[in-house]
Amino acid sequence: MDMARKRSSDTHGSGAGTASADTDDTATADGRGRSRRGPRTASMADVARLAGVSSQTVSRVSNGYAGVNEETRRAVLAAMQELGYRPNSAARALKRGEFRTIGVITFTLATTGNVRTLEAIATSAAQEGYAVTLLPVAVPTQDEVRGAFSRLEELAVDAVIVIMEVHLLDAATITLPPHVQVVVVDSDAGDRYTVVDTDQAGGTRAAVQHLLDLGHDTVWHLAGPEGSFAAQRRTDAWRAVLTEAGRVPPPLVQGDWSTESGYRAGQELARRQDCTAVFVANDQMALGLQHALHEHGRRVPEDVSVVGFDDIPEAAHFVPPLTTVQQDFAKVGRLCVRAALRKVRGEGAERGTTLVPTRLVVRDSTAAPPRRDAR
Amino acid sequence: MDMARKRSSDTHGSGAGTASADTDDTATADGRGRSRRGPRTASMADVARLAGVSSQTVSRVSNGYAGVNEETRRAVLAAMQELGYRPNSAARALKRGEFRTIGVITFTLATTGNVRTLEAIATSAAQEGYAVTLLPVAVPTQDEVRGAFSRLEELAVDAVIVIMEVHLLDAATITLPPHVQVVVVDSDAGDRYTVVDTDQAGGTRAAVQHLLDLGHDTVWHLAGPEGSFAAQRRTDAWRAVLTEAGRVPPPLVQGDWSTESGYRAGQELARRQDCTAVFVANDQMALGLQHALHEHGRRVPEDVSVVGFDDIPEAAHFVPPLTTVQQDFAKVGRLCVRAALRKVRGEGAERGTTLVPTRLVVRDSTAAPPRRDAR
DNA sequence: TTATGTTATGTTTGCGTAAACATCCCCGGG
DNA sequence: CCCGGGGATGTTTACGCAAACATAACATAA
Repeated sequence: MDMARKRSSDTHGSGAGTASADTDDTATADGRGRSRRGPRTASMADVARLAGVSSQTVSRVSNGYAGVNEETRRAVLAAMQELGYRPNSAARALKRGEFRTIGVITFTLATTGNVRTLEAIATSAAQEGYAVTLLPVAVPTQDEVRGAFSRLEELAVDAVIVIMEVHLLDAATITLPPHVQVVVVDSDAGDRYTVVDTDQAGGTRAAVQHLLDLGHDTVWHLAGPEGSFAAQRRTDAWRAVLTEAGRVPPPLVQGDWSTESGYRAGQELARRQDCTAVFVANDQMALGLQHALHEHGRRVPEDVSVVGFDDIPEAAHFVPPLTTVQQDFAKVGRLCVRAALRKVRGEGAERGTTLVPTRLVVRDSTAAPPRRDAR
Repeated sequence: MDMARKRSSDTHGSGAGTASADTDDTATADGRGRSRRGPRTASMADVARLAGVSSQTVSRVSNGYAGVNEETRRAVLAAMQELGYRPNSAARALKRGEFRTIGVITFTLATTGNVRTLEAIATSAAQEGYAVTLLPVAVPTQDEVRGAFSRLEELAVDAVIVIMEVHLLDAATITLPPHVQVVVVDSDAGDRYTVVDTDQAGGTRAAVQHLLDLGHDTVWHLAGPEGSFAAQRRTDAWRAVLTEAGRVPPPLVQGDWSTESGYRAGQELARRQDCTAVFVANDQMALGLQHALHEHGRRVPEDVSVVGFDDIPEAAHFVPPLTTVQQDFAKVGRLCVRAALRKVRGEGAERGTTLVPTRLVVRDSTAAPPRRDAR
């Protein structure tokens, strides 16, 4: 059977089984089209037959339409129950032209932000009666992204939410079926797509200002990877705040979101006595940074203050507990779904960017700078 | 308005319909069966017309069947290209009776294990040409799980992978379409389903033995939540190792996987001077534990040794870097997918449990116990 | 009474695809 | 020169559902 399907070229086998099947209508039970094994699942026609009504009435009951006599309705329901009837989603989708599914393209599930957003998306979507299909992109290259979109096109989705750096999303080269709507998290493509994002700038400002207020001369920055919009925006805001305050931004230190990269960066920063405050672009890197500082005998916050970004649940238990910028991933996810569905429903397909506010959570990793002789 | 959209049955005039479709978006919105707005996507019939062949030939090309003249094939391909043809997955699924999709039911994405496993599943599935649909279950109650399964039944999936405690999966009350296959991660339902799991016992033994070898009299255990099979198994193995070694297992301390619960547990354990070694059921709790110990002036590993479970990327940068049991989530995911697809293909639907080996990673959170006068 | 709704139900049709079956054409052997 | 056998392609059909379009039974207003 299976072989027949796969190699297919010539014989397609199956012939025999099929031929006999539909020759007469009672024997139709078979299910040649249906799943490859086991008895076919009941169809509307089966239910209709058992309930003594037309399949259209079954459809009406199945979809909760009004205008069905209560008695009939109960009979149909009973028949459904008895046969274990489940509407066939493929047929439904084919008929209605919509899949009630949202595709999510994401590069990695290694960062908390992506995962939390994904979870929120899945939950929100479920509430709206939509399923979520995951499309992992192995490597964030243009080709890979294009590949994912391409697969997506054959996939049964009504809308797509992209959680990843979207430099890679070169609109020109991607042809989506016109009915597929796109929502993007973290991008500046607000002119072409609907973008939902955390208020990166606001969070960064709060973080950096907090450090300045504590008396630090300036604030170092451990940034996220180069390609990331979120990272970019945090970096820009960091620089802007310092400049506005008349401070000189120290050289940028770059990481890649990973704890390990934070550790490596920390090994360098630990050597710089003039570094008393670091704004780190995410909590995971902050953990690595704290580790390195600790190893080099630089105490946090006495010698160096550290602020993170994300407020992952672990942050409260870092040593010391991390001051960080809290992101409302749940809300980001919810808004994504809402925007996506609005588009699907043809309501307000407005473009532009929606920002979700952040909140600075002050814990124990920040303090006034150590007193020094030289200014 | 909706009606306007839906009528069309007559006008649909294949050729005309398509051509006119994009002339304007409201009136012709056409897309009778198709999505609610925008020009309909090209169908096989459209391609066939353009290429001057029958739609069956297009189908053959589309599915890579042999027996199509090379020249014809190229013409069809060109037509597809020109029209931006994409096979309609709903129609395909309806016809073939399979969706090429795997559903994943999961309770939370808050634990690293689930996320990493999910990611591996998605990646493996993608390689096999399968998509992954996510089914979050808000609350892990029997009802919720049943609800998820119920939704799943109407959902387009060929197989299901369950990543969660499966006490809740009472087979008796769940009726799945006969063709949907189930694979479970972390359960003891090996007799009813295929189960893929990490070798919890092996990892635990390595961890506990490591602590005993260092000279600790006994080892405390901070366990995962009560309902979890994984937690249960780690606890059982921990107790078994101690008993076999002739040690007395200290009272069990229970957490819920969260860092916070580890912290709370740590506050209690820190007070017990006789506690010199703790085997923690996951890394996140270990972080909280370390935090609490640190707060109470109990040094790790000088005063207390700690071993975690999972080896999350952050563990290498805890203070101190955590000795932990490494799980191969990627492999778990791969095996799940393989098992699920084997079932789908009707190959070996064998039940039973597959265990994925673990590895103890020794870092700096474990050492010999402090010397004491007594005993 | 008859026109006119209203409500409940049935019949037809087509979504896009692919299996099954039917041609058609060309080629070589008898 | 005709026949048989493939290879290449076309035609029909059904997958399960639901929109559109009947129809039928009854109630109510004119």
